[in-house]
Amino acid sequence: MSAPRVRFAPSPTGELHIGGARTALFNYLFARGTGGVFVLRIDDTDLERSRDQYIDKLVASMKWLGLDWDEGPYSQSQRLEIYREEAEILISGKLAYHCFCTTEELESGREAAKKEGRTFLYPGTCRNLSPEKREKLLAEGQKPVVRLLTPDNGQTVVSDMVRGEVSFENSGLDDFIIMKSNGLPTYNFASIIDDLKMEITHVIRAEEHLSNTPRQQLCAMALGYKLPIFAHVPMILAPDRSKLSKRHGATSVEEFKDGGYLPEALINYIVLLGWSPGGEEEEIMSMDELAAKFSLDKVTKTAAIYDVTKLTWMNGNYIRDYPIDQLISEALPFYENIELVTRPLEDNEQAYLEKVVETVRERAKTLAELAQVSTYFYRDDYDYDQKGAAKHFQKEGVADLLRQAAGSLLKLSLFNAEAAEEKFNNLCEELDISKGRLIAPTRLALTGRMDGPGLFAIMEVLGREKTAARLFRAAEFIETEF
RNA sequence: GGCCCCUUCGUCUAAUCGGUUAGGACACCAGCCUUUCAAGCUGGCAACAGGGGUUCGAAUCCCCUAGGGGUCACCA
Repeated sequence: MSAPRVRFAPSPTGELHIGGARTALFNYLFARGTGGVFVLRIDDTDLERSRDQYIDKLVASMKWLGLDWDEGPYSQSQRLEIYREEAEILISGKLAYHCFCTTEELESGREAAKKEGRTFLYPGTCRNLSPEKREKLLAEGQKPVVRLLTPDNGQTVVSDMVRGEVSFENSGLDDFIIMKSNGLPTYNFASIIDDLKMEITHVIRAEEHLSNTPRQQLCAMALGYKLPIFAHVPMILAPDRSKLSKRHGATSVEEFKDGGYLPEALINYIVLLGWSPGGEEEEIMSMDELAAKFSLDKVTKTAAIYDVTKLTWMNGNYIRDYPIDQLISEALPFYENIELVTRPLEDNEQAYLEKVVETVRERAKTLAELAQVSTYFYRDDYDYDQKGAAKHFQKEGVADLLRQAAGSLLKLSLFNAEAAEEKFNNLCEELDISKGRLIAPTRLALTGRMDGPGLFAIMEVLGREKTAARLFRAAEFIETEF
């Protein structure tokens, strides 16, 4: 058997959202896992709605996610001749025909049907137009559409890897349009023609296309092609079970990127929507592991509701384990955003950022949060947490205690976390107070907060001078403003 | 409305061809660890949409009902 060929064929009418990304991912994994070829195709036959800017964004999002394709991107708008040729073959074989019915005529037919409570199906008005009549209308300059001649009875059975055999009554299918009057193919026609011409072996796409598949299959059969294997994967729904849209918050890949999510985390999260490695298998998986494990027979039939909570947990996981250099380069824009750093970074700034990131990474779930919790490493203008101050700055002799701590830290010849901690331990022993008594107000003085990384790790990053200065400043604050 | 698909904890899901105390993950709660917060570890809460069949035995097979989704355009 020759290598599988799959494709991802979005239309450039909006940003890549997680549903599309998941479909692309499944195709990608299937190709990588089977030694197949992954084709990217832009289904842009709708000139009205297609925008080049979306193609750029789509390509950028795919690359960011790590979904590299082997062929393409092909654009349907550059393949128009192919669809016209195929349509001609159908027409000359009497398997398709020109239809001159106007939009108005069809519309009134639809309304009449609606009144009677039935569905409108194109009645085949132009099926048996005489050649003379047809030539006459053409000579008058009328622009016809091309309709596929479909069987009136029997059924069309779609064989689907996810759903099994799905059968459709042909009586419910009318002679649908394959070429519009402007000479452009309709989606159903262009899509299947391309799948056929590009020798796509497996059409893996969202379930919303299942109902259209019999139409596409009919086109393929009329032209005598061998059908690809279909696999309609479940859709991804918003938390309220409706189709994903803007009002559901972030749904596009770009928005997740801007929100501080890592591509590996997004990939890992969406792959679990509609597929699972099964049983009690580990859920954190790299792209390579996914490619090795992925298979279409483990794809679920049920639509999944997307919920950002688990994605966020997973992102935190990746932030913790990411290679530091990569984490920094991904995080840098977020540090810039809240004006903690300015690019390009000097070597010492880079080194400092690395230390900062190492000490805070364990408690951030997004890159935005990572930058946020790094603030006090870059700025002195923070306020003291009110509750914390009330609790720890109010105790008797705190100001002196902080000064004393600062003084002894300044005496250290080697200033690092270990040495600072030892110093604090000694000081507490000398003064006969509990460690917490000293540590709590010190933390507040150094960061303004009551949570955060280990205190001595913070000191080491801040350095001796800054640590001492902040302790003195807090002592001053307690005596004067508090 | 016609047609098509789907229905297991709040969410994502597992349960080889019918036999499980219906498993895991996130979230939540509790405990442990700890200088705080996280992380980590341990434990807990929590589901087979409903109703009929078939069967010794059904989450699993069949039918009906309900609910959700998709699709029926000269959109993709």
